[in-house]
Amino acid sequence: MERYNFKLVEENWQNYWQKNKSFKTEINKNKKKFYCLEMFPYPSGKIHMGHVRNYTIGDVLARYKTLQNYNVLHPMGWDSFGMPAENAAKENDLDPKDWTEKNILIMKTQLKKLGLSIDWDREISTCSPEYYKHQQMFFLELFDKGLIYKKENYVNWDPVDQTVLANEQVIDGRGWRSGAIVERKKLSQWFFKISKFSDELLKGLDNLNNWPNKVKIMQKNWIGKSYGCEIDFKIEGNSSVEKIKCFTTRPDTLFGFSFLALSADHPLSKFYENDVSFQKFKQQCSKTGTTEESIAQAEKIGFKTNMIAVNPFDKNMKVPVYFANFVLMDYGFGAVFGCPAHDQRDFDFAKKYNLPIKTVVKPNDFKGDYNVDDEAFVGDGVLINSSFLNGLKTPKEAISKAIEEIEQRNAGKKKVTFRLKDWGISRQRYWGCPIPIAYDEKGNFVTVPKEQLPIKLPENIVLKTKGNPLDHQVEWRKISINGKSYKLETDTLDTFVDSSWYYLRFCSPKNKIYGYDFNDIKYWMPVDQYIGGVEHAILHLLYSRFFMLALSHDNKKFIDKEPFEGLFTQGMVCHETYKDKKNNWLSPDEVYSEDGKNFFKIEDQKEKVIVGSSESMSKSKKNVIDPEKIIENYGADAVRLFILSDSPPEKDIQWSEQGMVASYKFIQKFWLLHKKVVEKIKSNNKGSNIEGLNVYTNKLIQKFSNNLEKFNYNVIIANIYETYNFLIKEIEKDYKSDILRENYIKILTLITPVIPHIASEAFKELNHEDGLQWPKADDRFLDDKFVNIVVQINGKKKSLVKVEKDLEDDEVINTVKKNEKISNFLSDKILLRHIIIKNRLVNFIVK
RNA sequence: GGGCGAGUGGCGGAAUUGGUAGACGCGUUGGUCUUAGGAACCAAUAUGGCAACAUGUGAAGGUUCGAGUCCUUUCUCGCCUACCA
Repeated sequence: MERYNFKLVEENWQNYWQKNKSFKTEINKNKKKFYCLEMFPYPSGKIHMGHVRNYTIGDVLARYKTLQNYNVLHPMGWDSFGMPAENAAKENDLDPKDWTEKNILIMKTQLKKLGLSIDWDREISTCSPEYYKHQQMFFLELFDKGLIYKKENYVNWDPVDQTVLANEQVIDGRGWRSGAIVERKKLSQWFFKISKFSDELLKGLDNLNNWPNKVKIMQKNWIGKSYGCEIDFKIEGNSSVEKIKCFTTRPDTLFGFSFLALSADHPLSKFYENDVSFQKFKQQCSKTGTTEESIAQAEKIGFKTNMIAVNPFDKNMKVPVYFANFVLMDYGFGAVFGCPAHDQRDFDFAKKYNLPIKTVVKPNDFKGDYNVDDEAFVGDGVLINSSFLNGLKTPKEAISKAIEEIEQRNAGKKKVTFRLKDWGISRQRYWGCPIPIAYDEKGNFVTVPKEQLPIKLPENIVLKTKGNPLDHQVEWRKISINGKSYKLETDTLDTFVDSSWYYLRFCSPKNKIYGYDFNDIKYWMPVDQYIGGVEHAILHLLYSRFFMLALSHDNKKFIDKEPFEGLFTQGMVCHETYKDKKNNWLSPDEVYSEDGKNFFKIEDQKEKVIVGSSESMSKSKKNVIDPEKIIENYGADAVRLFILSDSPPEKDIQWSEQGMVASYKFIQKFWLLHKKVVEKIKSNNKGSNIEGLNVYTNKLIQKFSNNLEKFNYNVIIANIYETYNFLIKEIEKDYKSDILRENYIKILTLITPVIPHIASEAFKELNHEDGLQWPKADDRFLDDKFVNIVVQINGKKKSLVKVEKDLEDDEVINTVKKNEKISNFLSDKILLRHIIIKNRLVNFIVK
């Protein structure tokens, strides 16, 4: 029997698609557009299984929408600036550009082997001057709009990568790439004023109905809007300090005020800098806050000042002012008022320093005297011991009354605070987009005029320097603007800037005068479906949303301000981990197993391998499977089938060699089935028209389309298997050739998005290659003539009875009662009543 | 500490959203064909029972004619987040 030669077939089709530019897209106003975008990869060297999953999911959708006659934009590009290139170049004495371009070439070849329906004519690479030129122009534009500024402040400094990190890039106190413990350093930095849009970014989330709730909640928490008020506390004891401003969400607890706490970085710390014990305290503060546990269990420590704060509600209530380690400088005003009875942190602090704990809120349902004892009470309740606030309910009544009072006394005002901070975009790195700023000899900066863009990165430079290699590029830094000499800025842009607008560039990848063309984005934007990993839930997605707001700010031409209409976050690809007895990680290639339970080293067959938990594939744990080898062995269709089959796409999937083999075998089996069908069709049978196939096909169309829309891709694969199981039997029946052909074409169309190579080959054999259309389910065949009625006694299923569809209730009951099993059940019982659901179920209630 | 989500066969997972629990795949068992099979095909596969039948979706209650699905309580696991005032 002829075996299906996937290598030949897949290569042929991939060449055909490339030669014919089958996936090239242009604006076509007669068609509805669909912009399908997957997060573009960093060109690290080779594609990994995560890419395979991501791009397969996207490709199924893109091909499905194409068959539905949408004009589909499905582009691909490279997020090609970033530190791995610079590090690899340093290690191997290469140029980052060469390293990157080589990787892109390899990965592009690999992606093509997956058979993705990508318009490669739109390929972009963020490290090319044609791309970053426009980014520099956007920089100027945002600068002119007042959305960019420079300021000196503390930054997260990664000592290994020698660069600044955004807050979002610091995970558990460590750099997200290097894993080094992040230090605090004061530097002059460029910032995007993302905080200007805090409210818009928050409100915009409400309209993103096709985003996972999880991601919206994460962004909401990140933006962190809180309602409260600012309070100015009068200060005594330090002649140069009149008042201290605090932010609070609980002004209602002001009568429980027992201390005021400042951040160690608070401006007022300047009065204590020469105090040895303050220095000691500050040192202690910087030690804590690296690991999860230390943050959670960090002891509250403080430094008592000579200042005294006065309660605006009662001039006689005077409390000490401390510096405390749990107060953050970059939230609110870096100062809080402490109410130990109703805040756990304040409670811990008060306990440690023996400060009074005065209860001012009593739980709603509490009867009698209430006193906070061994932990703070933070729930809702009624105000007590609080003068004019007594008896008011908190949060609602008491808080608004308290704010009212504070405002009346001129001691503060209502205030909304956001957690979201401005986005620091300066990086002390070579391999990134140069910032179009230049300095005169006095250090004053000017923007580089548009006409002088792009500022290209110097090539073939020495990278093994301390700090930023660009600092050493004396010649490159020289620039003349309007006849005056300046020196270029050496910071480059955070690579998250590159990916904040690439989806716009895909709409006009070749546009020379500007980053995009308005006609193009008017037609294509927003991205209808964006697909990628949930790890970008905050960083990349928030920045992209910001970029749209920034570009559309003061620009009436913009219609859509949200870049991504739909978002889908796929799960990770996992694999078991293996270790040898010396505790070294082993790759799956290095181990074997006969029973699937006990694993041994291939090298030394006596050595038993320790099998660890299944985790996301990563180089460090060596639990990776190379997609290239898998495609080589089993073919792209089989890989696509498997990567979609075992788990819902939003959940993690376990890589399984057995599962992969099963998918491969299915492709082979399917081809044999196909051959049989073709033979039957060719036989030109004038035989009978059996309903079974029509009914199956049309029901399948309905099911399949529905599952596709809902991203139930694993169920689609099950539908494909089911269809095989059905057809392999049904094909033996005496079908009329044209009925068979008609149905088979519909079925083939359904499976095309998932396994495009074999489906295309099958269509070719049927001489049915052009004008493929997603089939519509024909109602005539969806209506069954008979239905199976579930018969229950007291709600428990007892039998199934086949009756005519839409039969009158009385007749259904009569038919069902005649059923032997049911009549036996009913014979010695008293029938109280019955419940009947049309075409579905009869339930007899008996005694 | 806070937020989100999930608990269904030996395993991954289905279930038209309140109406036949376990689709589909893996694995396992038996069989056919084979010199052989880690190939192919056929059959079985939630549990107990020879069977009729009974019991079954983390646990306990509840609503309902009927609950994997809704409500309450509870346990376990996963992910995210973190001294945010």
